[in-house]
Amino acid sequence: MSNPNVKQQLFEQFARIGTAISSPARLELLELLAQAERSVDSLATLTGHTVANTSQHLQVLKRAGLILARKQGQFVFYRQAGDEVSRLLTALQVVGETHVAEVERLVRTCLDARDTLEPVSSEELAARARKGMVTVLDVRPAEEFAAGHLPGAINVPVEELGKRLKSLAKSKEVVAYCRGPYCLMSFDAVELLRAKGYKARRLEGGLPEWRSAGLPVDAGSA
Amino acid sequence: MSNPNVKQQLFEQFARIGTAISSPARLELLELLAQAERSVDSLATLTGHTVANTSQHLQVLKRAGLILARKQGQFVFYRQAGDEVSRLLTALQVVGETHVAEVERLVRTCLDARDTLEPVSSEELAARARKGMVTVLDVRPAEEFAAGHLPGAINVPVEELGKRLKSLAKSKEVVAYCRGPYCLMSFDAVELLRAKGYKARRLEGGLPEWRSAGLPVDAGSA
DNA sequence: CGCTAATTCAAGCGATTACTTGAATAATAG
DNA sequence: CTATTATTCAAGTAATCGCTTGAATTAGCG
Repeated sequence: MSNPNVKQQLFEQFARIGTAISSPARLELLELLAQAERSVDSLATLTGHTVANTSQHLQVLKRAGLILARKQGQFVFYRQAGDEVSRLLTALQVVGETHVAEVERLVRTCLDARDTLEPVSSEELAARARKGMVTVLDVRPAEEFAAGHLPGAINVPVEELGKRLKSLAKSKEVVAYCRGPYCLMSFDAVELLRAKGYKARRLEGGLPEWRSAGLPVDAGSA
Repeated sequence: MSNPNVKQQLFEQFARIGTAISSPARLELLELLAQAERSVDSLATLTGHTVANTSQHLQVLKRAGLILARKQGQFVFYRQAGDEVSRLLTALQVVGETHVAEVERLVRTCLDARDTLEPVSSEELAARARKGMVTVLDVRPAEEFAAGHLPGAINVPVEELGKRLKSLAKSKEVVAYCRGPYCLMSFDAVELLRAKGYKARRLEGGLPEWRSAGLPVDAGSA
C-alpha cells in the first residue's frame, strides 16, 4: 500500500514553489535573473528594494529551487536554476492572460498600440533573420546582452536608442526584443523607431521565451 | 513612454495566481478539479477539511482565475478553468522534479518500485491502444471516469480492483492510469495486478496530462 | 593589521493567512 | 410555512509574511 503521507509531502514541496512565485517582488527578481546572473546589490538597485530585503527574497527563491547561487569573492551571483523555471513563469502568464480579466485590461490599457504593433513570433523571426531580411535589435542593458542574446542581434539599450539611431539602417525592418512579453522596453523602442520613420515591430516574448523554445542563443563575449 | 506602474500591476496579478498555488490544500483541490467538476461538500469530504475552510480555499482559487463555479440548485459545482491550469501545474511539478532534491527523494522513497514500473508515455499508449494491444484501465472513482476518460478505457476504482479482477483478461497487457503523475492509485493498481500475475504498467501522468497533450478524451455517459 | 564593501543574520512590527466556530443565505422538501 | 441541506459570511486566533533596522560575517584592499 502506498503511503498517503507521501502525497501530502509532495504537495508541500510544490506549494513551496508556489509560495516562491506568490510575491510581485520575487517575480520581478525572477524576470531579471532569467536574463543574466546578477549580484544581490545589483538586483536591489534595479528593483528599488533594500539589500537585506532583496537577499531574503532571493533565499526564498533559492530554497524553492528556482535560482542558484555562486559565490565569487565578496559577491554572490544568483542565476535562474534552469529553463524549466522560465516555462513555469510562461505557464503562469498564460493562465493570467486566459482567465484573469484584470490582466487583459492592463495589457489593453497600456499596450493598446498592440494592434499596430503586431508582434513577430519566434519562429517567424528565426526564419526571416536567417535570410538577413531583418535587423534584430536587443534593447536590454548591455550586461544582459552580454550574458546571451539572439544570434546576430545588435544591442542598443532603450535609453540610448534616441542618440544611436544612426547605427540602424532604415532600409531593413527592425525587430526589437527585451526581457519578455510584459517587459515594456521593446514597446517603447518600437514606438520611438516608428516615430523616426523606421519599419519596426517587436518580438512576441523575450530572450527567455526564445531560449525555452529551443532556439539558438549567442553566448556573450563580455 | 510606457507606464512602469502597469508592470507592477501585472506582477501583482501573476503573484495572485502564485498565491493560489502556494498551499498544499489548494493544490490538492486543483488536482481533484482537474478530473471532474465537484461540489464544495464533496471536495471537503475528499480532502478531510471542513466545508467552510474548503469554501474559502475555493474562493481563493476562483479569484485567481484557476477555477470556475456553476450553481445548480443548492449546490455549487466548481471546475478547472481550462487546460492552461493543468499546464501550470505540470510546469510546477517539472521544476520540483528538476530542482528540488526533496521531491526526488520522496519519489524514490515511496515509489522506488519505479524501476520495475517503467511508465508508459502518452504517445506510446495512444499508438498501442489503437491497435488493441493493451487494456486501458482507469482506476479513479466512477464519478471522475464519468466526467471523461481515455478512449476505450475500463473503469475499476482501486478499492474494487481486488474483487473485480475477473473482468480483466490476463492475455493483454494492462496499462493503469489515475489522476496524475503523483497520484498513487495507479501505483497500487499495478502492484496488485502484478502480484496476481498480470503484465501491468502505469501511464506516465494521468487524464489531465493526456488531455493537455491534445489527445482525445471520451466524454462521460454518466 | 585595520578599513571598507557585499551579504547574511536576527529581532521586531504591522499585515496577511489558515483554520475554527457559529451565524446568515439560499434552495429544496414536506 | 417550517425544516433541512449546501454554501457563504463574519469574527477570532495562532502562525506566517514582507519589510525595516542594526549587528554579524566574509572577502578584498591599503
